[in-house]
Amino acid sequence: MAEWADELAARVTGPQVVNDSKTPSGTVHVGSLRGPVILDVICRALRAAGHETTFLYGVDDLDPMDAQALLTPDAVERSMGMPLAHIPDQADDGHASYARHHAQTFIDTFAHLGIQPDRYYWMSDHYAAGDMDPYIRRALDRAATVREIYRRVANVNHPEAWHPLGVICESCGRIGTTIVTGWDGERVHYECRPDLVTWARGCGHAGWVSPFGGRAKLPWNLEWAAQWSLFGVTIEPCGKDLATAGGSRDRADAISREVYEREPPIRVDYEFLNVGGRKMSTSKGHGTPAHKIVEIVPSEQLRLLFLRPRPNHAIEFDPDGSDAIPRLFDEFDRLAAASAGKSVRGELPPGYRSIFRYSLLDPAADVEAEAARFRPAFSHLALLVQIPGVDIEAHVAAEKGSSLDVAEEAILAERLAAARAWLETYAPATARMEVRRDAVPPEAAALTATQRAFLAHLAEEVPGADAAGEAWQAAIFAAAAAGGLPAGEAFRALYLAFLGRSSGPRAGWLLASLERGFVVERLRGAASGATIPA
RNA sequence: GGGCCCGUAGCUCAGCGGCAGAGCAGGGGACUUUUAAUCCUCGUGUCGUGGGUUCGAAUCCCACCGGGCCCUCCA
Repeated sequence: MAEWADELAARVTGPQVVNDSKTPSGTVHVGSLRGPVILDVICRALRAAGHETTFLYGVDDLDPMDAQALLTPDAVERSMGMPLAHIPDQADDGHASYARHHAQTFIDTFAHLGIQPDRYYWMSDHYAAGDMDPYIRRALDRAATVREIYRRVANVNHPEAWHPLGVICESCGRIGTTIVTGWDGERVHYECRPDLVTWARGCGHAGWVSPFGGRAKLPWNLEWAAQWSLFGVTIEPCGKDLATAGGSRDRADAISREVYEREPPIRVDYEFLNVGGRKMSTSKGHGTPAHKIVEIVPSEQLRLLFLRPRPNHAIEFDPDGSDAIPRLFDEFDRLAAASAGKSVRGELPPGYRSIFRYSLLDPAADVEAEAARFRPAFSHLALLVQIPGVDIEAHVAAEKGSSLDVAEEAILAERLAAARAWLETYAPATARMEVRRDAVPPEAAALTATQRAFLAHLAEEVPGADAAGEAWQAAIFAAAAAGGLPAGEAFRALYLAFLGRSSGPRAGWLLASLERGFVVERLRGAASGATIPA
């Protein structure tokens, strides 16, 4: 399977306009970032293939507010059903409207992931400027065709009087509660009905009004098709919620062909991200809170997670108590190494170079230089970060063989933060280590007589008060040799005595980080088989 | 009721008409000082089930079973 985005880029000819849009309702969860990443990767692939490409992202800010939970209690009665662009910002942080505030949150999130559309457009602006007027007029003129399309494609029966338009009520300002029942070529007749929808209550006003210049808005399916014509969109991905048979995208395709007489853009349907085999959900106890993943998985690894599988494959991602996150880092590092021309074990995925390149935050990055950077293994950092008193940067530099450059220091800092966050949240118990300070761990009962003798011997031969890790390490090997104990057995004994497990971090440095008195007591306690507090 | 995705090694997945593969985990080994590092080594698994097409099927077609999701108001 060749890389899906490069395949798409090889299939098209001429300049391309890639588009998507989103309602700024206030919810941005990790799963909803797959679409934007796919869009961005398509644009990068098109440009890499030499196509002139425009990346547009729309804010559907004239859509009605329909999520009660996202409003402050006093705003519910007043604002439900109003265009998002007309609702005051709930947070007092200087945005002109609810829509602007929440659009900012996803624009910021996109930027964080290296997604940079050439232009964001606001539908409220285009309606106000009259750009949508020709499309509104045509939709009204062909209302019968639209109703027929709804019947045929979506099995939705609108009454004969229904027209495809939502008027912003002149009396109460709501758009979600109005229905247009007449069109005379210049004005529409509309009613703001109290019971049109369950989630908002119309005021009962009715009248004739011009639908142009921002006073009305097309329903979503028509608006979508109108956007394609207005902007000349050639490629537009869509999530499975819209891509389902008879769903929003099928209706928009039919409307584009039969009402606006334009072939719809190329579809790229994509599946969602499932966490633990379940739909992304922040409210259910099962699964994983979405926003936490963003805090733990840095941008480039998150991009990799989304762009690696073909879009029509659902992504299963279960970071809780698993090694899913360390593996994501490992895979990224492996792709980097391979892209740098280093030999890696095993097979590489087809198009691995593209996968790495498109995972990078900066589209203009020097891929060779990025690939060649030294990246400490995530799981190794997750270990080091748990040992007190370790100079991690020095350790990592030693691993690299030379000091870190500025970019590598930044990578290290990012990974350390990620490792700490991971250990606090998703890491399985086996990844966490803790010195058992209270008492000799019960697991130490498994120590052999030879191992106990080794511990007792070491207690007598501890290095000086200010001994560093190396001195301790030397003492360990000396004590092991003195008792005829293989080094591996000696280390196992220490880990059991201090950590209650058979493996651990470099023992010399671990012991050096603890108080000398405690170490001696513990060595003696474990050697004697005592399990009372040391 | 309609639609989509998945079912291949313990886990995550690649392969999508030509001898079943990788990573991770796991087993074994090496290493008198990086001991959760590094290096070497180990893979027969009803490719979900049953049919069909084919010289040849994990791969294409049909049916079925299992897991998950989406839509059937609006966006």
